[in-house]
Amino acid sequence: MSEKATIYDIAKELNISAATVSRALNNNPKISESTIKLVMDTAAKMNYKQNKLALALRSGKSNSIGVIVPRINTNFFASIIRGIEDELYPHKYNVIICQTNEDEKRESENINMLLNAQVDGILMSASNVKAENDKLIKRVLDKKVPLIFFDRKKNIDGVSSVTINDYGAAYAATLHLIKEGCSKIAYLTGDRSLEIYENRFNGYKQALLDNDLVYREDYVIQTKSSVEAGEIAVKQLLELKDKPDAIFSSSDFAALGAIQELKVNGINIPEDFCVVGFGNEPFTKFMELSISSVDQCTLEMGKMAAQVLLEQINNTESFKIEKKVVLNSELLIRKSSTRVLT
Amino acid sequence: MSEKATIYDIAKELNISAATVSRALNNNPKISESTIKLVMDTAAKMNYKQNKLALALRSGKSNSIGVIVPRINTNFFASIIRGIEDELYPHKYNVIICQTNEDEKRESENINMLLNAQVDGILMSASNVKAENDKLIKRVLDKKVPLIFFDRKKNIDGVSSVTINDYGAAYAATLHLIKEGCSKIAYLTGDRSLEIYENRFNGYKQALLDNDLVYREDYVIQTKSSVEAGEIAVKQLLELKDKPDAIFSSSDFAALGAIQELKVNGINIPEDFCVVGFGNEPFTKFMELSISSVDQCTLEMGKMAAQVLLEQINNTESFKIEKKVVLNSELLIRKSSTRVLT
DNA sequence: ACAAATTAGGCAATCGATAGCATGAAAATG
DNA sequence: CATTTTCATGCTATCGATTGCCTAATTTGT
Repeated sequence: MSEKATIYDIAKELNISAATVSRALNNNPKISESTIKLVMDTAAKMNYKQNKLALALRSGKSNSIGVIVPRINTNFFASIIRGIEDELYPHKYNVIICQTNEDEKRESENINMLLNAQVDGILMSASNVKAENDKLIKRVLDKKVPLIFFDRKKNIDGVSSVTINDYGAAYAATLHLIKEGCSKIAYLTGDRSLEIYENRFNGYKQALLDNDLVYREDYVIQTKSSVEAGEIAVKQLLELKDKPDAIFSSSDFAALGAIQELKVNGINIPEDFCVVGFGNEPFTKFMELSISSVDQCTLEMGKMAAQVLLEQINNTESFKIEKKVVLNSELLIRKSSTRVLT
Repeated sequence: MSEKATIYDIAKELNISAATVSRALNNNPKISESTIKLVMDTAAKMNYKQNKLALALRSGKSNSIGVIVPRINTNFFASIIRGIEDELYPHKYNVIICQTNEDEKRESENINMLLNAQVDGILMSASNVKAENDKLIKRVLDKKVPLIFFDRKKNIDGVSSVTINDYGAAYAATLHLIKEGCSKIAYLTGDRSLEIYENRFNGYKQALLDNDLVYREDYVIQTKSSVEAGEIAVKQLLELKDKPDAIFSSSDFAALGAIQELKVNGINIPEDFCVVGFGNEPFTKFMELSISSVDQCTLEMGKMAAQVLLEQINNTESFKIEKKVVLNSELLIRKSSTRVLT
């Protein structure tokens, strides 16, 4: 009784053909009202559920979308995925999640897995910029499987992407620090071979130059996105002869580590030293000394990426669309960079 | 060239039958070495990728697992999903994520969607305990689709689950507060119709009783899991004639709100008041006044849930296995509840 | 050298749903 | 009343991979 019922079971039950059952279930006008009702009722009674796999095989559309991210257990990616899911759910798409752990090999495995699963599209945040997987990505495009990058994009011809305006956000954050009276602003950066970090760096640098401040290479430190990395960076900065009076960090975690290390050294924040992070991680708001940060509008990014993907999937024109969406991120000014006016 | 190649394309290319191609690709011993090599090479050359959909339809195994959670953009669920993915990845299973937003209706839609997608199993954290979806869940079991609950389980006969020992953890947390010298311990609880919260409540109460402390109903406040809810709860508690000297909160967020409100009222933590949370959210560690909390071993829970599911999927015996796995959670003692010994 | 046994591979059905074409019967038309 | 339409279904192929059963060719045994 309880095993899965198929249209053949219904057909047998009613002594009609499976084709008729199929048409009836799809409200095909060629089928009489009475038969449709009969089939519908019987289907309900037998607890029939359409087998999407069969449908997918026949139609060539699996109705599922693959999402590739470095990891899902960070607020950043989890929120983006949330946005993606929210956007795709009404369109009846399933979301298949894959993690790469920043591993190029795993990334390619994931891509292949998704292709094998016949996904209708792929959303991905690249693990790194080495060109190793570019050939594979080209193959994806060859197979006409729509692919959209978000956040960590690669510049590949014909591939759409959704990012935030990293340059502008970094410029705004730096400018904010300058306006608060900081003139020796250090910058903690991620791997600049990734476009997003390069853009942020450029925004930071340009803001300095536009305000007649010196750009100093020894104020720029590459760190991982971790609390420890932030601590180490500060130690290094405090060893300089000419110590900075502010830090703009491209990672909230590094910003937090920096703040902790600054406190250890008896430096008062924000009076003597200002800090701005990037990412608007939940904890930046919760800290007693709340941390200024750039919001990356993750939900929005996820939704937008999904929208662009859907557009591409539904695009029947012969020409391909290439969209580079850049979202406006917002600088959230909190205690760590707000000097009390005297 | 670039469109997907099938075994028929390979067969045509080599003037052999598709069956032979299939067997060759699967290293079937009935096929000669030379043919196998020929087929393999041609497949590689033509960039052949097995169509998992066709395979799934034929075999009745989709090789994908559905995961249903209230939402994914919280550390708790994101980490569990991470654990699930880590465990399933080596077994070549895809993970399909669904969110319910705590909505019963959406939950049932998700279950149906997953059944239609022919998932090989479902992992879920129930949205609430109302019995509305129980009938649906029974249907899932009828269809022989393995289902495992994690964290927010429902007690349904024959259904396995993975949880932490909420009772023991709450008992330990309360005991810890008692040992720190607190005697008037308030408790912030979630909806007690959910088993996990009921268990925690019982652990809390029993720890009081075992240590000759009075259990007072006005010390137990039901809150949502949010910072604001914690603030409100503290306001309420401070209005009592006999004010508490500690709070055990079943939510880290509420614990944070509580701490903030206590500070507003000039109460020193941990000297005059101790606080312990639940969940080990990242921010509890990062705060300057770090918050003691119960770790819910989320990664472990996800992995274990996946393992139990795999066992069930691979169980060919006629009898069904019912496993109730209870993981040991750990109380992490931090500043918010550590009194300096004098 | 002939029967038996092995080898290597082909044929066709199957998984479940759909859709083009065909068909029998009823209804409409002249 | 004969004929053309229309209507409601049925038949069958298809999507791609797998597999039970069958067969032609080669090898082994005696």
